[in-house]
Amino acid sequence: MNLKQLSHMLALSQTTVSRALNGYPEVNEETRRRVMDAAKRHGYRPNPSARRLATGKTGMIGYVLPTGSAVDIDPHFVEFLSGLGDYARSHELDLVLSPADADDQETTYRRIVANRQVDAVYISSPRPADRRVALVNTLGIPFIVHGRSEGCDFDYPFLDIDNEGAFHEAARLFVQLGHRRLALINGDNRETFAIHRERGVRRALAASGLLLAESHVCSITMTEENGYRAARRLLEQSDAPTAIICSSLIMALGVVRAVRDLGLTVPGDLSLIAHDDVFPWLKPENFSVPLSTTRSSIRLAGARIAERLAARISGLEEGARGEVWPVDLVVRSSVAGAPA
Amino acid sequence: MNLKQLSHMLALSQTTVSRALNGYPEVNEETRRRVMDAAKRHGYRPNPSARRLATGKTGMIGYVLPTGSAVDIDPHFVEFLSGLGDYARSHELDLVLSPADADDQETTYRRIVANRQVDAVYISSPRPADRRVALVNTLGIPFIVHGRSEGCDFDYPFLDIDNEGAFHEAARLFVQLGHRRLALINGDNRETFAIHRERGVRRALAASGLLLAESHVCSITMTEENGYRAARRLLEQSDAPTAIICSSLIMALGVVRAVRDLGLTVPGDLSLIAHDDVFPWLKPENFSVPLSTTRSSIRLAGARIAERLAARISGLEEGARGEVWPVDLVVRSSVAGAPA
DNA sequence: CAAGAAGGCCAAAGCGCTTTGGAAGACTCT
DNA sequence: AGAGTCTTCCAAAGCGCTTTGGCCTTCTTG
Repeated sequence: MNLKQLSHMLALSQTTVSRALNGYPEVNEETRRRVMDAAKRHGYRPNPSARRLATGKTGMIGYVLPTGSAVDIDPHFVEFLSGLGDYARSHELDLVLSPADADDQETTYRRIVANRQVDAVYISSPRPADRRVALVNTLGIPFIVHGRSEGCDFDYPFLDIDNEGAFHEAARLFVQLGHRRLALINGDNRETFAIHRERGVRRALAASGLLLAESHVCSITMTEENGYRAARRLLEQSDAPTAIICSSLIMALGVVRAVRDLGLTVPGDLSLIAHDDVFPWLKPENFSVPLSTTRSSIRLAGARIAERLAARISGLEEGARGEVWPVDLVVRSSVAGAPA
Repeated sequence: MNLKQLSHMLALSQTTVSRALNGYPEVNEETRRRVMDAAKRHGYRPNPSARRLATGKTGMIGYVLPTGSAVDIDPHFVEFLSGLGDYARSHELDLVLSPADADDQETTYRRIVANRQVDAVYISSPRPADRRVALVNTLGIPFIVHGRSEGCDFDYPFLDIDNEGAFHEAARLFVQLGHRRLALINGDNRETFAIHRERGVRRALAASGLLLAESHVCSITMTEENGYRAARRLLEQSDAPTAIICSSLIMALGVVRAVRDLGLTVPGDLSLIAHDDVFPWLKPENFSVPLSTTRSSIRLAGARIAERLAARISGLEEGARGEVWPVDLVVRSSVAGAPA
């Protein structure tokens, strides 16, 4: 059932039917109702390929997926996706993942824009002066950055959480509890979120005249194994930290294992706070010692980004609006005063 | 730069240029070279919307993503995606995720097929007599099932691992080591993989005249918390199992925590084997007691499925070919003889 | 009441590609 | 030399939708 048939069957022109369906004003309300009715009854659905060719609109959101045998997709992605999908579903938006060589995403961005394959894109895990952000900005496709870049010579729309504030709070709590030797087990510090977190910790320490020793900060991909290694290294130093802030629950698993292996305890020997992106399958309150966290649902962020992308596509949102979400500090038993 | 311009510039018809570019035989080799050259030089890329409208081919693989506020996307998905993307990238295939109400995916399947939005789809987490499989089969779009359905009155192409064999081996090992009371902490037993795994365990036990007690099998979504709860429940029974087989590493985390909470040890009091889909961020050898596993890379499966889908799209693969991959049993320290 | 405005509809021209159905010329074969 | 066969190319017809420009009617308005 296509437009031609439908309009023929209604004894109307394709123009009118199309306009009736798309809510244009120049059509009689009664005619519109007739058309709508018939369309529904016959299950007419405009062919998206045709519509796309005519309008350039695709009803799709794009994401360039970095791949490669040595590249692992962040497990957070799936939660983000849940949120995105949740919103997208109710608005008939699809998401297209364009796999790209992790070292050359630019080509792919250019392709999907040149080909008009999607109406908007989002960018995740941005770095300072991220080239992707600059690129999509000049390419002129609607976009939103999940996270923030830094040091760009232009503004851009983004959604980020207050990573600096969150880790500042966490560090400040530790300081208040008498901890003097803090450590940070961070994610890849080429990414802005990690930089912000480190900044937050440093700022909190500085406020009390303390410093984050270079040997007390690790920057690694967020796996359980790396968490373990980092923690062991830290805890076996002569001036081992009495408190650790950790950028992910998964790494925190490793930290806890290291603590146990060394015959230490949380929070007796070591206090611990980790960032929690809220996974359904791994919850901080279920750690053997319930884990204190800075918490922010990455899933909600996904939904919000979808919402804002939709708004930008339809012209409801414009300009370089940045949105920064506050982060909850949830204190549980993994935090205690510094050992004497 | 579109076809019209390009052909004009070459003083050829659109027909010839199009044919030259698409490798049709009825064009002089020299002309073809000229065309190819010019196309490359001017960076000509056929507009996919137009091509799609004309041919119906999209260069996209579809996946219907079940969503809903109460629905969690399986964290395995991201690893699967890595593999899929890895292959897709090198073949200029994109992946489109169509979010759907988890309780009504049918509408979405119909939509993407009717609209010709994708060239092929894959289906994951199939259940016995899965309606989605039956649906796409009748809709006539190329597809592959990741996993297997059961009790369908037709054959279909799939890629699955030998879940039954894997868990059979695991259980058999336990029996050989003298264990008599096994337990199974399984995934959602409405899904075929879980059914197959249980079947494997039962078969191994039956071979030695043993039974899997109803109270010794749990079927739950695979979260750490559920693993913990299941393990506690099992281990606090009067006839607690001496060995547990567990359907996921994430649940195994919970099992280990439960064991520890109860003051027991692995493998002294309890032997443990879990299934490992091979995550980069959580490895069985890094459990405090290195965990024995049945191992199969879900990432490789993703790549293989992409490959087969591509083959089906281009007509290289046909029919209902089923592919079942063997699963490695990797024995580590979490397995020991039954306690006296 | 004539002129202008507004409402409601249509025919046809795209969007950029593929593909059908030739046609012209070169070549082979009897 | 004429018929038949390739080879190589082209004009034009789709694919199914949106949108431009315009044509009737009917409704204001001075």
